[in-house]
Amino acid sequence: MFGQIPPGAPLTLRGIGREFDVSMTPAREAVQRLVAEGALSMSASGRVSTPELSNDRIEELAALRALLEVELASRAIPRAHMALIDRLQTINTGISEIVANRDAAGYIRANLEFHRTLYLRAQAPAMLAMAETVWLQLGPTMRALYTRLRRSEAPHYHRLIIAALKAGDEPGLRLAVRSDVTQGLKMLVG
Amino acid sequence: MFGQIPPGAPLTLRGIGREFDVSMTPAREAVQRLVAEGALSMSASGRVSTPELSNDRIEELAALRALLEVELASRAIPRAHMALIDRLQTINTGISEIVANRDAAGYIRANLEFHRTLYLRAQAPAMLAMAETVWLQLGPTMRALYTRLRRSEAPHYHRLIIAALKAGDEPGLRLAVRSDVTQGLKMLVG
DNA sequence: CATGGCACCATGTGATCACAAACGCGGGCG
DNA sequence: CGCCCGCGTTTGTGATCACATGGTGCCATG
Repeated sequence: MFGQIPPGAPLTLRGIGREFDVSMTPAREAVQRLVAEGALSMSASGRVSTPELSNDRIEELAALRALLEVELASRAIPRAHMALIDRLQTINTGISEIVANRDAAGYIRANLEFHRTLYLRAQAPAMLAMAETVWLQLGPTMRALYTRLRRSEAPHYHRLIIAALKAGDEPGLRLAVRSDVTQGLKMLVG
Repeated sequence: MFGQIPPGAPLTLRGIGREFDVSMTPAREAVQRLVAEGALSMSASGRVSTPELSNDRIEELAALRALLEVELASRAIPRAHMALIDRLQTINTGISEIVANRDAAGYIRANLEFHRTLYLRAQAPAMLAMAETVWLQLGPTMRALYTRLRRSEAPHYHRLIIAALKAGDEPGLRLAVRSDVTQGLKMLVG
């Protein structure tokens, strides 16, 4: 999910087992679950690797993010108090520091934490789970995105999200979330 | 997914293994995958059963269906030719016959086939997969719904969907799909 | 008769093994 | 020099086993 593994990297059950000091059985179960969620892809012969997404697939997943996350943000508005906004602001300044260190996985993790913190307030666990499934599928690809665009500052759409949240401006929030979610991925397919 | 199992039914690995003439290992993998997708729920002790959904959860899943399926229908419009509409109509008349036989699982299966046939045209596999995941979660509950409401005719929203499709009327289609998807579930939480 | 405890049985987990398939590398041939 | 075949090794799959845990039903006791 955090882009620690590049797209197309092969994984083996015995390798994973060695890495985490377990036998093949738990490794298999974990891998199969991730395959079921689309986070890993399995060849016809059962070989497993991180997915290399086609442009069409990336666009589709971006559309899914927009669809789900706009709805989640919208549902979070009524419950968004000052404590939440403060927390979002803290995370956001943290992102600026991480960006300075050129830490791809850290950036992705902090960025998703920003979003998850907001969406938790929507009180919609199934919807949040689906959004996280999409994040999982995009993880390796987002790493590739980050290393390509060499971002130098925190995403300014986060500031728009916070502003819309403060103002209780639902249409503004929906637009800001959609833009934030879509922005990066557009660069990737271009 | 088709409501063949009522909510709350317990499942055991050895039982599933016996039923399908395999050992525990494949049964475990299948069960764990279904748990990951939310189609089965697992207690803290690892016991597995079909989920008994709360009203909140049902409403959330209905909202997800609306969100995803409206988008899928919308994307299917440009590719919806006459052959597709014919197929939908055939499925729909099939539903009428099934309804007469009081066959809950058959009804659910045919109903979902109607929707899937339409959504396949959207060329959005990830989105369709998510919709199917929601269907999976709702399966046992939909059975309960069907046996409660004792439907006597095919859903008339299907006719609206077909009509909107013929007319190329996107807003009409979105509304019809949203209504069809939401209608039954409303009855359940009431 | 109700209730609490106890023993047994069923159940999930992780490890290990046997096996088949496929991947990759090397050598030989065109 | 390039391509293809073949073999060895790696890999995934399914079965089976040992074990710990939790659920259940029975029995004894108040």
